[in-house]
Amino acid sequence: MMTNKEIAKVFNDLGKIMELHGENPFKIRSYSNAYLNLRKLETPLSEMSDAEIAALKGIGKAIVSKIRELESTGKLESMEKYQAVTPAGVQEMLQIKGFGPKKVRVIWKELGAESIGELLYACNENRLIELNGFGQKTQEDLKKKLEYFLQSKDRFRYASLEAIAEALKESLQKKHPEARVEFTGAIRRRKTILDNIELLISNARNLKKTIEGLLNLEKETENIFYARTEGNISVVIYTCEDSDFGSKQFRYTGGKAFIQNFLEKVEADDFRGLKDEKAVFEKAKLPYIEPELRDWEDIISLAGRNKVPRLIEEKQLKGVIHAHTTYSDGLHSLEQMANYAKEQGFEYIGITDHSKSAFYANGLKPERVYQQMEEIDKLNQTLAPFRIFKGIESDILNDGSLDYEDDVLKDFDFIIASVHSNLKMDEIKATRRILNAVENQYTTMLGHPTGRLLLSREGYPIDHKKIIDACAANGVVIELNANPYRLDLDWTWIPYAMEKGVKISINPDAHSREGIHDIHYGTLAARKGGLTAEACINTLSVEDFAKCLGC
DNA sequence: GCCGTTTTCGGCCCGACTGTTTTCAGTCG
Repeated sequence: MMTNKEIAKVFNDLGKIMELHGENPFKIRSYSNAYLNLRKLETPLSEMSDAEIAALKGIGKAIVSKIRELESTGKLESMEKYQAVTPAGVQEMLQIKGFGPKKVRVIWKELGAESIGELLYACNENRLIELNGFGQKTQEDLKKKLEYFLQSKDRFRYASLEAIAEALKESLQKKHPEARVEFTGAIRRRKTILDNIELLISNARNLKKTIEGLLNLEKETENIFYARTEGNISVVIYTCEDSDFGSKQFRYTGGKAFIQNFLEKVEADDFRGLKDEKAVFEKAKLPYIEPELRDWEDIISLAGRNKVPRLIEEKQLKGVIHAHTTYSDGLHSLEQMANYAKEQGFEYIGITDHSKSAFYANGLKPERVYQQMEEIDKLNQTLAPFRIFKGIESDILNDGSLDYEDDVLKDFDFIIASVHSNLKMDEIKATRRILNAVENQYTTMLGHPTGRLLLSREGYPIDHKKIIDACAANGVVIELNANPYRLDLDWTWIPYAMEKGVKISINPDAHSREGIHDIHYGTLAARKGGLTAEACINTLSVEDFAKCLGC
């Protein structure tokens, strides 16, 4: 049985979704009025006669019949009609406080965002401030609300949990200085998408009390606590004896298939009661396998043949490649971006604003390309030995061609070719389009190969093997876009790229100074794919990178 | 869609607040 408030809310929602579709404002007002009047009505509607309800202010025949429809079926035909022609993500947007139908309509129709994730990404790229009636504050506000919205769902990008997880671990350690606390599970394996945070803790007295202070404890068994954070993130805390910590850490880190494969090679009893995880591998006579690599199907056999790759480390990266400035849709100026990269200890930055067809991002017409190049030349004199490389993130047009005439393309130090439009091609067309771009003599790198946004938007389907083969044949580098939404090229394709000798570039795709730090997430994904420093192009020094580009 | 009446269709329209504006639009309760 629906309460008055529940019924009232349906009318409010109906009004909102109709306004979204630009229906008659007076009709919509009737529904809003019905909402306001029904929600404060004390007598249950189900106990009132039609005539009594119709006598209420702002309620007429039509609404009475809708109330009866709701009472008997639980839904409204007219509501469902509108829902059918509104993307689910857009309907979710209507639920966000502070954002009504008018703004959502602009977001949907003018920005083209059809999901919460897509919209959040647009906020991060400063695309909302361009819209009529929107500004910096609205964008910031919306961003916070969207993040909260996504957080209340059950899956998370690694980056959105990392800080929370670290803080939790730190709090546990602080409360229990004598204890040993480490991550286990998918977060330790650095999976790009996580369902929860898992930790193992030993030698902690009164742990339950601590957990109840930090989290909402939901369930406990003999040695496992199940809890949730304030933001409703699931946390699993395992406990064990100190003497058994290594064995348990190994076991709880998983993944499932890895442990199973491991057990086929080694007797289970052999890795019980070990204090240090490294000892588990020693007992199995295998080299240590980094947690990141434990999602590889064949990692144990590789380890047996001593072929575990030596993983790249963040501090080995010497250059920032793929950064935007205020010339297109970045938040900070060319000079600010370069200075910041220099301050952070990098030797160079490759500036790549959007090309001319990216009108939504204020893409650069040839005049502005040359204006920027001049500014770069000047800055390079004062910043040396730090160097700014002149790049562009060229849109890949529908037919696979790049976004300028050859006589402009030839003047860049390097070119990242990326797809930003017409994302709904089938695999054959999308692959053909990208192959064309890869075969272009001016293409240095292929940017975010699939265009995916994790938990928000599927990438366009492509034949990865064909594209990687073409990159190998044409000496084209593949970007691992480090934005935690993208992490594209997906890590699972790194081994194949390395096998073919294709270099990978870990690129922040920074739209602000702080965006450069996304390199951290790109590096984690690269490690998960087994990337070595040698196979990564931005481990090169400024001289070697320049040599590589021939400039 | 509701209302009211010169009974059949034209008018309906809160006020405070915020943020983006430069005189207003959108949202909420």
